[in-house]
Formats: sequence, structure tokens, C-alpha cells
Amino acid sequence: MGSNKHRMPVMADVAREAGVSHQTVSRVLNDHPNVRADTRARVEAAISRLGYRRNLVARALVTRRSRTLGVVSFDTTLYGPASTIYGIQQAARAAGYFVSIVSLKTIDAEGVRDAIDYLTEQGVDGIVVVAPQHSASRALESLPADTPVVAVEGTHRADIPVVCIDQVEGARLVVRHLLELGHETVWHVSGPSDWLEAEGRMEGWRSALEEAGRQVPEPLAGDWSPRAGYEAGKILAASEGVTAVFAANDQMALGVLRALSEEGVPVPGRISVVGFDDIPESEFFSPPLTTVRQDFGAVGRHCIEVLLRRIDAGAGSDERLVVPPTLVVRSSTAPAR
Amino acid sequence: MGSNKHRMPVMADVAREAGVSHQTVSRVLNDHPNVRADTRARVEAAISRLGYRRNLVARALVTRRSRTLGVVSFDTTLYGPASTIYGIQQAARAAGYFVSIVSLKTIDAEGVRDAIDYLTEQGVDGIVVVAPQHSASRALESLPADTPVVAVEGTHRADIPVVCIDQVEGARLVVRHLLELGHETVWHVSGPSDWLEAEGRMEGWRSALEEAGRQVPEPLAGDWSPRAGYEAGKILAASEGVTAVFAANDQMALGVLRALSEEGVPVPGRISVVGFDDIPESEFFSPPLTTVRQDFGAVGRHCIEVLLRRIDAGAGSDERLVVPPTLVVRSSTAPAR
DNA sequence: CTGTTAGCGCATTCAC
DNA sequence: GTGAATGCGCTAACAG
Repeated sequence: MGSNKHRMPVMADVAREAGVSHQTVSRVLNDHPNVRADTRARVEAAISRLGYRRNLVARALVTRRSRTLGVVSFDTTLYGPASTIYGIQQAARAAGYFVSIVSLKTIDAEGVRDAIDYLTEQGVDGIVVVAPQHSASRALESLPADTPVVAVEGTHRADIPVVCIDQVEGARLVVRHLLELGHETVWHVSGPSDWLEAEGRMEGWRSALEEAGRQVPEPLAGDWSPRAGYEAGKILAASEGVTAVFAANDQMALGVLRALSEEGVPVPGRISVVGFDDIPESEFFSPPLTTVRQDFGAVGRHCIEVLLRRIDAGAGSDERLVVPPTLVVRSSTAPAR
Repeated sequence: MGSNKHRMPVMADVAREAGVSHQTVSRVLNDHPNVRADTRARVEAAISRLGYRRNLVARALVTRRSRTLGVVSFDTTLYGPASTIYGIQQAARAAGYFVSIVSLKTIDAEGVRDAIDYLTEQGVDGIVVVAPQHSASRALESLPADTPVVAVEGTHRADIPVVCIDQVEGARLVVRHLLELGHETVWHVSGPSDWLEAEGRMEGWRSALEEAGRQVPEPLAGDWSPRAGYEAGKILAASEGVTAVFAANDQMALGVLRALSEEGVPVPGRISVVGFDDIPESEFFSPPLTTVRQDFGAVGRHCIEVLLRRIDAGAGSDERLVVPPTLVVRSSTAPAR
């Protein structure tokens, strides 16, 4: 091959062009104070003349800091994970960090482990794990303590900081709202049992009901999908005495709504329906859905905050940051008949 | 500070432990053929004993390959971008590449430029730009040719390969379906004018109508949001002679459905409605939505394919890969009265 | 204020 | 088959 392949200019080239040492170029690039104004100007001129771009890989090798954060997530197509990751990215970028993402297809502990290993080898300064399943969470129990890690939505391991939205409280808000409307009890279409969120929402639902001394109906098991909600809705429509349903997310609530509509059950006329997530669509469901809003932006910001603190200050104290959810009341709930 | 900070083991440590040169360790790590089986075993034992992890940053510095791909995107919360990125990640991972993501808040050319610069400095081997707006697309016109780039959804620049879904054809499928059902013409709720997809869908709609010799109604301008569809729906409900509406995405179609429902207009009884995207929810809208499905997984795979080819083989020929969409007929469309 | 000297951890020549 | 040099591009000590 011919050797006329244009090599990208390096610091030494800039130094030569500007008539200084490569060290001075480095100083200019890193905003070091001890550089005379005219020297700085000469260097900057040389940089733009040559179209020089610094090599962050070389810098990372010597500083042992890549200014890159890793994110491990599961199914980034879902609204929750997607929103969380978006929040993380914005916060990271604001703090001058890159984000390297590994999104898992399956949620076994091994996958999470591999992803973390992978990211660690790549030299990320810290890792956010968005894998809210028990199986994934378990993978965090025995980690090499080399790289700071923060988890979104709980974990069993005590010494990993956690940022999460208070799922239990969210569910309690829902149940209290429904009971205040005069409903005798509330049925529940749950999320997949391995998910921490599903567990939290179920727990909040159950505890709020028990506290009020109400009967706790058998929950219907779902998997977050609209279809699961649809199937649950068919069952509920055929059941006696159902007046209020709490679906563990908005997609399933949509399915419930659809099934009730097909069966000719008026909502909220005969049955009130509540969801969880407040996806952008839910305001325009038929009827507009009462649901629980989560502040994913806050979750992302907190993750980065905690992570950067760990990176800068070492281990630090264990933390558990809980973001409160809010109830959004729309037209799918009404007083019991 | 005390110096008992446990340094991560490096290759030299493994070499010492195994009684070989660091060179041999490197050979074992990279599956070089010229290593005796027992030597390999000794090295591997030393690696696991020490818990050694290779340093990809150092490797990248010397090989000039980071095995990382950059992705620039806009609002990864939207279904389309999120799905595309997911597809890209899966394909990249399958090919042994990391993915580093920069998601933009605003869509100006400057932001895209900055993101690409940023990624280039970080040493990514290639970049996928998912920024389907004219303004972003324009930023690709004058790029330094250092790093291979592929765009998702068109660009003006000739020498950048493009992978896209055939928006025009998707819209034509919709219109033909509606005309076959006997509708005289089709109204359109469009996406934001700066978006290439919005433009393509509008063009397909218009051309299919013109080819059939039908009148082309004035399109209603939307912004992808359900609310925009809702407002358009209100207008359409109050208009004379509307029997078929094509919303440029499913979210707006949902808004249209909602508005028509409020106004007591039966769908598809009096008006047929079609969307675009086939989001997971659309099957459970009331009524289930006829829409256009896009294969985002294929888009992601093609992107990686093209990019890796460019990385390995240099510039290569310009390409424009078009993925065909498919029409999914459900219950929101019916023969015209 | 600026230049010189090291070395980050690894892969790539070459020897042997 | 294995080991010894050399350098990727940069920042971090030190000099001066």
C-alpha cells in the first residue's frame, strides 16, 4: 500500500507547528494557568491550522480516568428504562461524561455480570445498573469493588447505593384514591413476579387495603404487556362485584380498558381503572387514564450525582435515594355506585 | 495517603506469576496460535488467581481500534429512536462492539457537530447518526472524513451511506388500502415539518392520492404528540365529508381516536383512521389501530453492517439501504359508507 | 512561564 | 514456541 495515508496530527505536530514543546500544547488544551497569552494564541492557531483533535484514549491511559460512565439496562424499548436512561445521559453529559450502554436481551445474573466486566475492562469510571429484576439484582451481590456502581431500583447488597422511585407509596396513593371514592376494595393486575417494581406495587396495594381493613382479592398476574391487561380485563368483566382495578402499568391498563370496552362495561361508570407510569399516551386513552407519574429525570440526576461522588471521594457512605411519585387523576376513576 | 491502595494487576503481574514474559500473556489473551498448551494453562491459572482484567484503553491506544461505536440521537424517549438504538446496540454487541451514546436535547446542526467531534476524540471506530431532521442532516454535509459515519434516515450529503425505512412507500400503502375500501380521499395529520419522516409520509400520501386522481385535502400540521392528534381530530370531526384519516404516527392517531370518540363519531363506522409505527399499544387502542410496521431491528443490523464494512475496507461505495415497511390492518379501517 | 524526562498497559516488530 | 525491545499519544512530575 502507498504510505500517503494522512495520519491524524498529534500533539507533537502541533508543538512543532507552534514552535513550543508538546507539553505546552497539553497545558493549553487543559486550561492550565501558567501559559503566556501569546503562546496560547500561537498554539491555538496551530491547532486549528492542523485540525488537531486530542486523543482521549491516550489521556485516559495516563490519567486512569476515561470520563465515561457505563449503563447496563434491560430492554431499553420499554418506557421506564428508556426514560431513565435518557435522564442518566442528560445528567452525565451535563457533568462532562460520556455514556456507554449495554442493553441486555435476557435478564439473568450472568448477563449483568458479563456486562459489568465488559464495561470495567473498557475503563469506565462508574456504572449505573438499570436492571430491576431480582435475578439481575442478585448479580450485584458479589462484585469486585474496583468500579463504583449505583443501582436503579433496589438490590439486595447493602453496600451499593440505590436510587429508586417509591413504588410502594405510588401504589398506596392509588388505593387510597380509590377507597376515598367509595370503592369497597381494589383488584390488581400485577407485573411479572421477578420485577422489583411489580413487587413494590403489589406490596403497596396489599398493605393499603389491609390497613383500611378491606378484603384483598387475588391478584391477576400480568407481564407489563397490553395483551396481559386485556386478558385480565376479560376476566374482571366477567367477575362479580368488581368496581375498581389497579393495573401495575399503563400498558396493561390500556388492555384492561380495551377488554372492558369490548364487554360493554362502562369506565368509570361501572369500573374505575388506574395505571402506573404516566406514559405520554395515557392522557388520551378512552377514557383518559388516572395513573402514577414517576420523575425519571430526577432518578437520572441522582444516579450521576451519587456516582460522581463515589468516583471522586472513594467508597463513601451507602445511600438509598427514594424519589416520590405523584398521582395524576384523570377520567378513568369515579365514585363507586 | 498510605500506599496500600490495591493496584489492579496488569499483564506484567500475570507474567511474573506464571513465570513467563508479558508477551506470552498477551498471546494467550488474544488467542495466538503459537503457545504451548501447558504454557497457556499456566497463564490462565495465573490470570484467574490474580483476578486480572485486561485494559482495553491501553489496547486501543496501540491498536488504534477501540471496538466502540458512537451513536448520536435525538430524544431517545420516542418509540422510533429508542427502537432504532436498541437494534443498533444488539447488532453492535453481536459484532463485539461497544456503543457510546450521545442524545441531543435540541436538534440544531451545531449539536450534531459537537456530538460527532466528541465521539471522534473519544476514539470511536465509527458513528451512527440517528437524527432525522433536516437541520441535523445538514450537519453531516461537511464532516471531517476521519471516522466512518452512517446515517439513519436520509441526508443531503452524497458520500455518507444511509439506512432508512421507506416512509414514502409506507404512506402509499396506507392510502391505497383506504382507497380500496372505497374512500373518496384521505385526510392527513402530518408530523413536524423539519422531520424527514414527516416529509416522506406526506409525500407518499400526496402522490398516492394524485396518482389515483383524487383530490388532496389540506394537511393538518402536527408534532407527533397525542395532543396534536387530538386537536386535529376535533377539527376533522367538525368537517364535512371526512371519511378517512391518516395520522403520521400512532400517538397522533390515538389523539384523533380520542377526539372522534368525544365527538361521538364512530370509528371506523363513519371515519377510518390509520397510524404509523405500530407501537405496542396500538393493537389495543379503541378500536385496534390499522398502522404501518417498521422493522427497526433490520435498520440497526444494516447500520452496523455498513459501518463495519467501512471501518474494515475504507471508504467503500456509497450506499442507500431501504427497508420496506408493512401495513398492519386492524379494526380502525372499514369500507366507506 | 516553559522544556525535559518518565511512564500509563498493551501489541508489534524482531530476535532466539 | 518464547522473550526482549520499542512506541502508541498523552499527562505528571521535575527542572530551569
